[in-house]
Amino acid sequence: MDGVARRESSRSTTEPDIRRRARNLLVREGQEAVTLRAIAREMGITAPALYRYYSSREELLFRLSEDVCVDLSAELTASMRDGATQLDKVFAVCRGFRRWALEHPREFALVFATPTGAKAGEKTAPTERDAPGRPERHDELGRVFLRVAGPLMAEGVAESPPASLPDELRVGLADSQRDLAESFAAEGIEIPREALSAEAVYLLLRWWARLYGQVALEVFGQFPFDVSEAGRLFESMLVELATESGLR
Amino acid sequence: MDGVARRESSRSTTEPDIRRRARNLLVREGQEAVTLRAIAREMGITAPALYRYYSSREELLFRLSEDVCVDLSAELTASMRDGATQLDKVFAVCRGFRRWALEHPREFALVFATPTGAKAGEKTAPTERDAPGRPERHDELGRVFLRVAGPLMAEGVAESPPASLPDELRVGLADSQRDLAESFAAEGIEIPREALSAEAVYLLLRWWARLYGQVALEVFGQFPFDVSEAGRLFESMLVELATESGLR
DNA sequence: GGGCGAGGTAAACGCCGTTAACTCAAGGTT
DNA sequence: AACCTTGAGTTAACGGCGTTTACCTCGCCC
Repeated sequence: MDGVARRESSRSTTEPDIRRRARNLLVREGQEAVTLRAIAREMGITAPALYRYYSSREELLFRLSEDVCVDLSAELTASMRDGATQLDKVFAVCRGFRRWALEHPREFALVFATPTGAKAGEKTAPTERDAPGRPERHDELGRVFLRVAGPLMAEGVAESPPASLPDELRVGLADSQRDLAESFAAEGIEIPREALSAEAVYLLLRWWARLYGQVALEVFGQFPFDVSEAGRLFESMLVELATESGLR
Repeated sequence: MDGVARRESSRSTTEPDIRRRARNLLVREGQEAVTLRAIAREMGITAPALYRYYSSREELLFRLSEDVCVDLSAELTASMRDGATQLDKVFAVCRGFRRWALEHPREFALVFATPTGAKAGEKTAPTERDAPGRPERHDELGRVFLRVAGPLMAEGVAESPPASLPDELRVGLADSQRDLAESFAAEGIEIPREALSAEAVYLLLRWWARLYGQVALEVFGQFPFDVSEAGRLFESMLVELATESGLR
């Protein structure tokens, strides 16, 4: 109704506002409650106005998930500082990830359990520069894990046990080794060449698989019987993973 | 428009029909495409008619997820027969679970990654008899896992390694031990008392956590870099899990 | 033959995403 | 000063959605 008042608060201020409101809806009521009309309503605006900022609801959700990743990255980066040794840092990041996921289940579901539909990805992700072979979505977050994994790998190379790595897997992991090397390079993290062995990549994958798996299990409440000990189970998994990795 | 033709095909035939159509929509286009109006349209019926069968869309989705679990259970039960040794059976079930999940990602997402909302659970799950402390949703599926885990636990008890089980976890797992014992009893599976040690429960939880985790990771495409070796990684995880469990 | 219940209908309400045509003030150009 | 462009917003509308309400209409049973 009032063009003037809105005018001075131009794109630079209303766009973050949209995101903020959308985020609130996501947190409080879940993904499907993030509605163009609901956002507009909260802002005292009509829904079609939002199309000045996003080409569709889907794109808004995608941007939102990017925001979520940025926040999560910041949080994890912060927790990373908590550790003294490199292993402590890794633990801190893992715990931070779990805590965040449990505190933000809807955001977790949006980012980590939305079946990134085959065709859906193309039109919704106009990231400025998308180098192929990299984590397409949310590389911000990928960097955090690189920053914590890198030093660990560099350090762990000395005493890393051979780890039972099936031969056929070693072969197949070559591509991943290259990808990972590029990612580290792009991030300015220097890793000795030997540290990027197939074993190391395999180890990294296991860490991520178990971390993600256990957290998803917990967030989605898929424990077989009620497990009040989820926290301790998580801790136990961490030390297990560390000892399996030949760390400490 | 024609009440007569529909009449003779009464509840007993149209209800499965509804489920069938709904299932097709779920498989082909995902959860959010399972729409009362779409189902009705396909059946040559109007949407409100469906309220004679389900009190809401949400309940239909819940029933649907039950159906999915029944089918999955049947498939896993079938794959269970593939193994000679007990361990082989477990492997077969795990592989079956993974294969099924990859072939039915939408169903997997519905059943295993729908954030069973705190309040949502109450009204949508009027299961006939819901013993507390049991897997509230989809116990059919739980039984399959019991049937495959039971013998393994009974057999594994002899040489099971102590497994590094933190003391505080042992205490906390007592409830789970009781739950599990009841479940086995209810299922008519006899397990020697010593086989249900805290270590065994812990082992069981680890199996499920890693199985679920790795499968979810794969289904949701959350591998850090593209992993063409997912299948081999899975196999590797299985043998790792088995050796950690002191099996074979 | 009259009630009745099960399974269906049409109409409506209020949401939703999205499009199209519009207003209207700000700012720059001539 | 007059003019045009542009960007942020509007209103109106379309079709789809879940859901409720009132109604109909068979087949069945007493």
